[in-house]
Amino acid sequence: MSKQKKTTIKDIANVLNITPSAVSKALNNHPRISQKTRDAVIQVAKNLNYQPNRLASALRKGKSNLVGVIIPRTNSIFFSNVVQHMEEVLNLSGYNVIMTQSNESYTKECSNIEALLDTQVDGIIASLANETTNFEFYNKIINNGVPLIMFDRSDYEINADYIGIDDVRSSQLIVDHLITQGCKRIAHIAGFSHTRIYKNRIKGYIDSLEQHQLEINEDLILESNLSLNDGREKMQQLLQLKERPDAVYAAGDYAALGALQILKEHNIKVPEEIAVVGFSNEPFTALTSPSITTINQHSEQIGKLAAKAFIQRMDQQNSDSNVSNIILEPELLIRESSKRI
Amino acid sequence: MSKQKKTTIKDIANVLNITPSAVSKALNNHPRISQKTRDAVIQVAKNLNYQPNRLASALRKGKSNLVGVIIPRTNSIFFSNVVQHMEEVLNLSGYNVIMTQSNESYTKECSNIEALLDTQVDGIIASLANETTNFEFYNKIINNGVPLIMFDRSDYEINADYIGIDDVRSSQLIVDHLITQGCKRIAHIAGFSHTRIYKNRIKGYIDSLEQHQLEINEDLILESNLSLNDGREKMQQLLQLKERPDAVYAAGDYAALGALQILKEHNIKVPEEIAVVGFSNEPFTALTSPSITTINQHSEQIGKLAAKAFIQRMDQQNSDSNVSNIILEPELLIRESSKRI
DNA sequence: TAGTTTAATTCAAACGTTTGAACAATTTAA
DNA sequence: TTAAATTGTTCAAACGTTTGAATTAAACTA
Repeated sequence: MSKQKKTTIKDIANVLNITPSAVSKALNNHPRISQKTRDAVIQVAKNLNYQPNRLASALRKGKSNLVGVIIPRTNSIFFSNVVQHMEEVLNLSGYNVIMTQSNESYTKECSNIEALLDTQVDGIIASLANETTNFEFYNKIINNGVPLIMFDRSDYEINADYIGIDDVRSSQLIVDHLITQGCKRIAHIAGFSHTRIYKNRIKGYIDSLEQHQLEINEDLILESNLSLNDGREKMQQLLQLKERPDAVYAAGDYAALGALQILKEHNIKVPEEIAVVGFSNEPFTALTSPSITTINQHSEQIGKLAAKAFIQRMDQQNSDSNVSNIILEPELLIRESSKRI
Repeated sequence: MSKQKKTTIKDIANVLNITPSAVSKALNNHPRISQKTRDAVIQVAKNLNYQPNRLASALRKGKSNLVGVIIPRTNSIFFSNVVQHMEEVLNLSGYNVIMTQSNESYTKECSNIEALLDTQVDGIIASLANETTNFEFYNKIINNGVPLIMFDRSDYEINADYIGIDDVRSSQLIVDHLITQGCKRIAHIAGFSHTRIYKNRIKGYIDSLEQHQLEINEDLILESNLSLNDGREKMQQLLQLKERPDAVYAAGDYAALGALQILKEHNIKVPEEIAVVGFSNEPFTALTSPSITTINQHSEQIGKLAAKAFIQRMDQQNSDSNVSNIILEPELLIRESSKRI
């Protein structure tokens, strides 16, 4: 019962007394096949419940219609949104998505790349793990002739199309906003500066302070991996300074939440005594009390644009035009944790 | 540069003046190939940077080494954890995972199934969308001879291996706990009872009440899709009852959070006036104040067991032994929202 | 030494498509 | 009416592996 033979193009050909190639052409809308046979083929295909064997097709055409996606982790609304919208667009063009997670680990990332190339994906769309500082593997993808699209986390050393938001600008928006709210000693719980986006966020932070002629204080910039615990730890550290900050901008929402927890535990009023801002618009930021001001990274758009960039690469594979960089405007979502006036 | 020909088994054969089949056998550790040629082949393969073409292999062997996974959504820590651990185990056995999301939609789910079968996956591991009440498509998978493993959300009509937690027992744990804390009017913001797990949670809730000789009150059982907003709405509804409940057990964490928000907005003390319990151990449940009591569903275990169940099915494809059901013990995580004593 | 095993390799077909070239039949042009 | 163009189809090879049977060579038996 269960192990019935799959019907193939040959079976259809036999029924109609034509050749497999005619059937193939009929199914692929080859212009030189008559409407009559085309209709007949489609009818028989339906009757026999024909399902094309994509492997065979892929082998012959040298195209698997599979796209590999590598994200650092799925338990971030940003990444899971991105993938969801990527999938939508790619499915529409006949691609299936193989999604892998690096769990922020460099070795896992490398093995994912190997596995994907192994599976003959037509292209790879990726965002770097936090750990990654060696980009050899990514350039290996490109050297393999496999289109590569990066989003959110990338690096100048990776010579691929890129889609992300303007991180410098994001920080500027945040710091400007905090200054408008009357903050003068703004701390930054930063990501590791070896990662481009976090470097840019630090840059934007500094730029904005300079622009407002506020002092840059090294003690107020703390790099971390932006986990909840890191947020707690760094906030503790900030509270021990002789002169406390009056605002904390964390480059990630989880870290911001950690900071907020510590402030609550110390009965420090947010935002009155210390304002808090996060990054990424994780759902919980709207749910805490006070709700957390944060940045909307346009995950749907990034997902869709990345997918489109890939499709475009596929369509014009030959002309290896220069890589494109799409930088989106960030959106600041002002919530209770920073609204002083 | 980029479009170099991939090296094939044939290239290796040419270098060594042997046939492609010898190379293939050498690479696959065929017993009848001499150590000498085996070594030579491996050496040359390395030199030429040979990467086997999985499509060709898959076509010939009738096995793609791809496993399709269908989850309702990724923005739930439970599902994303499950997939992550599934992947780990499957990768170890040489499988790659194609992950798709149904977004709780029945049509999306069906089209995902079609796409996966189309891609010639070796098997499918799935959890039902909330919407799904027609299981024809799933039985279609089985009829296609493709192994199917279900986890968490399934139905008796689907004749596949299953891994999940004991939902009846979960509810009993929760209700018993609430009763111990002195609660007497326990409301249940339930999932839709057409879904097996939610039906079971309702059953456990009722069982436990009966066991403690407490009245079952229809007004206190409200079915919903368990979104944050549903939680808010249903909580509002419960507050309008003549006799308010003294505890609310929501069958999902987001709904519990919604309920908690409403209670806060009404300045009702949690847990003193009304205790709150959720389900699934979403990360935010530990972060709200008060933190939310909830159920740990053992996502890692479920992921790993599902993967193993699939691998087992593959290994003994012929012997279609009966389907297996693995039911794990739930773990109650008691937090502030229900701790009255 | 002939006969038999065993070991190592080659042969050839197969997996299910796709595709350009070749062919035959029909239509159009001149 | 013949040559040329068009249309619809078949042919045959190809994509890169795998695999059982066939072959050859080497090693062992008796």
